[in-house]
Amino acid sequence: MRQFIPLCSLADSRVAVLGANSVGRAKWHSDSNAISSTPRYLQEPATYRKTNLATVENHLIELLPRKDRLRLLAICEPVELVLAEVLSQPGKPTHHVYFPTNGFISLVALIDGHPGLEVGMVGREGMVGVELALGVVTAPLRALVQGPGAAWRVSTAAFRNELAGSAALQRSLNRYLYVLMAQLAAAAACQRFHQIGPRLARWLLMTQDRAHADSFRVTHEFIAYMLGVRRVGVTTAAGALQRNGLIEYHHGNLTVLNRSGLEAAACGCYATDRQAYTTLLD
Amino acid sequence: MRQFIPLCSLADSRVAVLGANSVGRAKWHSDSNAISSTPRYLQEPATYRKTNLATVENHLIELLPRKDRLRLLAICEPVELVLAEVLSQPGKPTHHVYFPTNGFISLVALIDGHPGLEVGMVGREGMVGVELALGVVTAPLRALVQGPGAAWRVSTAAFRNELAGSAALQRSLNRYLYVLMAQLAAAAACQRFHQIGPRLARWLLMTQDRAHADSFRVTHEFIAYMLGVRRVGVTTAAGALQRNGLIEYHHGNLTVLNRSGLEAAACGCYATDRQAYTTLLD
DNA sequence: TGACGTCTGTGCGCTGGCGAACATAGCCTG
DNA sequence: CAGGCTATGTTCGCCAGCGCACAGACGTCA
Repeated sequence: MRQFIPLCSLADSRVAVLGANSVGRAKWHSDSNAISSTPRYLQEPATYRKTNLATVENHLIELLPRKDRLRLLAICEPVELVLAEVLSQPGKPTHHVYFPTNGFISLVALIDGHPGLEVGMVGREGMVGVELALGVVTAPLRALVQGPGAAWRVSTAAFRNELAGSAALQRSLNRYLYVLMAQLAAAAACQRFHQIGPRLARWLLMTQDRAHADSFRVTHEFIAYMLGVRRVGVTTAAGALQRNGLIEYHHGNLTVLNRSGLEAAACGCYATDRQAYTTLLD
Repeated sequence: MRQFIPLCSLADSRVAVLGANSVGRAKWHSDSNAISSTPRYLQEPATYRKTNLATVENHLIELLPRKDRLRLLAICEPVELVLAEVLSQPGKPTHHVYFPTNGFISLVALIDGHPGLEVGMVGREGMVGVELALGVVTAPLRALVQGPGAAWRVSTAAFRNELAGSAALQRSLNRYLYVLMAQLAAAAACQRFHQIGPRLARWLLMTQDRAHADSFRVTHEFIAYMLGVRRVGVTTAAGALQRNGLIEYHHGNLTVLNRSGLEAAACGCYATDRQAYTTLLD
């Protein structure tokens, strides 16, 4: 439960601010060798083609014209994304926006007293806090660090200021907003029509994409929270995937063994989602 | 099934263009006295306070400063919204945007071969085709006329042109986009955690709000399609509401008898949604 | 090494919603 | 007014996922 408890209690929302040279490596769980064993740059050409700007490593920033990019980076500070950290809460003001570089984040919808449901994922291809691009400073969703790593952080004031002066940034965020909206709508439908097995496979693929590794730390309990199902349901489905040799896991450490097999097991939403990102975010 | 079939076949996407004086009254099903028996303006002060601009009757337009509003209206043409008409299809280019005045529209997410799931509703408070505000000309969802009536229509080219020149319009649409995103996220969670009964009650309230009437034409079959459940499930849930004296229906004609009772029966998502509209769209 | 906490596996009985099928009743049209 | 279509009501078997509970396996730390 170490991972799980902080997700529900909105406790420690601390962010470790690092020197620029320490960006890109999480300390949390660094005792485990799970993270970033095999970077998948080559396997995912569409997504990682542009990583020549190695110091930036966030697609939204990379795609900006040089001038705008440098101006934005000038107001960015590198921060560590700590596992289970909560970057935003629905209804609360947005204090910072985040452009993940290595870590990734789950967007969770909360209603009533219900446990929550993941409706989107943000990795290197996106950002947390896009609502500022719509002129709204209230976060609509809970943003939860699911993969530890690093991000560029900008204060709300500085970001709004920069946004006002950069048409390229506006265009970029607008595209991203569109993709995010499509993802939200798809989440609802996927949720409704697809069973746990395919949804689990999809989730694992999405996570793998954003973790840039075949292995990552995650428990059945946590996945259940994200998918909005019982832990037991995940155990059953994951067991089936493991028996088929698609994945392997031990005590919160999960490895994807057969990616294409997993893609076959996943619901079509994975491909759709992927498609949306590649076509719209160049 | 008269209502239902055209929803699935993407057939007749015709739009009747009317003279300005015929705006505001649907011909379809005008044989029935179901529509607009008791306008609810007084019961919903928050939503209809601003209806002094009776010729406009779309909140997004009404809230624009006079100059921008007139410029936008100059490129609008009045059209009739015909029941079951499909205004947009996912993946297809957006040819027009619509600002409903009397009618209203369901936004439906489609995946795989599945029947579809309503993820949002657009009435007088919103518009169809907001994706243009994000610089994207591809519709993300199916937009389906659910309540016949009228709307202002603008061609994509003219609208983009106007948008580029009107900061007020941009601001307005951005706000609306935010609300829509919140609605999409909520749809996913509601879908997951709430049972048919409360969801049905919520849906009826949302429909009633946008129909501006206590009675409207709708079948169990259609509701089932919107909620993503079986028709039988709706029949059961609706039967319960009817036995409790909250609603009444005969052959596709449904009447809300006890609105506050229905609000009590609905899931909290209704209130949340409503809240979002009133706080963000002034 | 032992004890404790975490993670995973397995077993109940239960139920909300599914799929299919059929029955009735109102409306519309010829 | 008869026939056909549409809308609603009801039933039956079925199953995915639920809630609960408990047991074993692994890791960590004193």
